[in-house]
Amino acid sequence: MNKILIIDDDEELCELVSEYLTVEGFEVNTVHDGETGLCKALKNQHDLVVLDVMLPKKNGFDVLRELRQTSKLPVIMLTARGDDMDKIVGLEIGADDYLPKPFNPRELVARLRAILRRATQTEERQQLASEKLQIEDVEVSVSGRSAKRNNEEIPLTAIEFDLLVELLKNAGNIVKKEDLSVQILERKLSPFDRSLDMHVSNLRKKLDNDKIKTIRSVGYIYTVKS
Amino acid sequence: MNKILIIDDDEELCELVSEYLTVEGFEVNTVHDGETGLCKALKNQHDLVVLDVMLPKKNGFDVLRELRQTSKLPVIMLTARGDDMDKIVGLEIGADDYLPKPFNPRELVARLRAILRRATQTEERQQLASEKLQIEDVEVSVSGRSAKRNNEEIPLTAIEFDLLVELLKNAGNIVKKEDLSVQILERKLSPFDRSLDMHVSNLRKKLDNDKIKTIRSVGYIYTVKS
DNA sequence: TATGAAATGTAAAGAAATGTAAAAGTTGAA
DNA sequence: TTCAACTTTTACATTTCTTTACATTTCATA
Repeated sequence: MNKILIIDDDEELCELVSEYLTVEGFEVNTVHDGETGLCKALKNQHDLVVLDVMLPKKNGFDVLRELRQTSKLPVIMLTARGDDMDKIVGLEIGADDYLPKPFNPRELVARLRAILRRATQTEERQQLASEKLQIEDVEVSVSGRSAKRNNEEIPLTAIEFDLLVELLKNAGNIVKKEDLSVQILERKLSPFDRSLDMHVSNLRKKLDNDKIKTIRSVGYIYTVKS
Repeated sequence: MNKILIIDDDEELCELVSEYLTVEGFEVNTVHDGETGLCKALKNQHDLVVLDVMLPKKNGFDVLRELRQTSKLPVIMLTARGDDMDKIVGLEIGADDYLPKPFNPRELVARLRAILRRATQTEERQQLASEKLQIEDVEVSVSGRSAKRNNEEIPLTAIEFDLLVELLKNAGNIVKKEDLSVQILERKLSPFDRSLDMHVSNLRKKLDNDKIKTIRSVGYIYTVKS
């Protein structure tokens, strides 16, 4: 079942479309401003985003631009007719399709299916979280949400687990604090938010190997023997 | 070309999947009971095994357990939906992924590719010579973010480490201060910014060999015996 | 060769980021 | 509700980075 994220401040329209898409066999989430929309999209739990251009807090273009910095998630943009639509779909912005408002929900479904089909065909689904991660003596089952070191279970909290997975996925590479904050805590990193630091601290204590190193003012890295 | 071994007693399904995978560019063998499956797998002539749980002669769990005693060959398990799948992938059993039946062959391909990609990546990681820099008695692991001299760990700060890597990568060649500033401190070098000088100074002290020479008004060079 | 401006070396002070114990706030289950 | 587990915030110690200040070196030029 495909999961669609709708970002549009018109709640009535969201409701309507949401209902239609649900009947058509999609799973739908809606949010009503750009900022939370971006956060949700970055969580990578949806297959496609329907994104309105006019939005409170952060407009559709900004959302798309920031999303595209790290993600290839398919996006359909909703625009008022007459906007210079050429540029919207243009490569420089990176939307996969657009739909002028007002639109027929049937057309939305058609375009949606087309894009999803294309996406699976081109196998952009390769981001599929593969189930098991193993780096040296640490082993993680993603769906089992369990982690072991030297075959011994390490009890982790939900956040610690997500954090470990994110670090292991990028083992040997630096992961930015900003990205971790968005992906794991689901909020933008603000200057005096020390929560992430605490989780790293606690995770380090539990892992009790010396693998997570700090890159000051950038982020963390799960180091691997070379 | 990747070789896949399918162990499943449903011959019709095997045929179907086999055909699909062949089209997708895999080479496929199928067997229909656990015992011969295990034998084939142990011969180490495949890159990945697709293993059904329900099997005649020897069930999937047993096959996997015995296989794991000597082999790390990647395995995807096929299970009836609703089985406690957590445990199936569970670390104690050692499958790399699972797929509930009935499944979409496209998803099988996606997961298969994901696992194979991971497998090659870890292989590559172990072969990547560029991950390790060695100049005479100084040895650096980039992914491990650690540096040794005469096999003894040198504790470096993040910036000192980056600096050393940059110098070693260009050992025997001059590295400009401007470039170092941009690459390591992520800012343009301004006339009275002495930060870089300090880091060089500190790094020299820690390395305690006389390798980093100054090229006045240009930059630095990590010297090597000729 | 002597001179002085410019560049470098580095100790030490100051600023910023991080580590972490402990307090405070949240959440979910019984 | 109450409790326990978890998350976030607070507060302070520590580490790392930058700036300052001054000594030293380099090198073009007189």
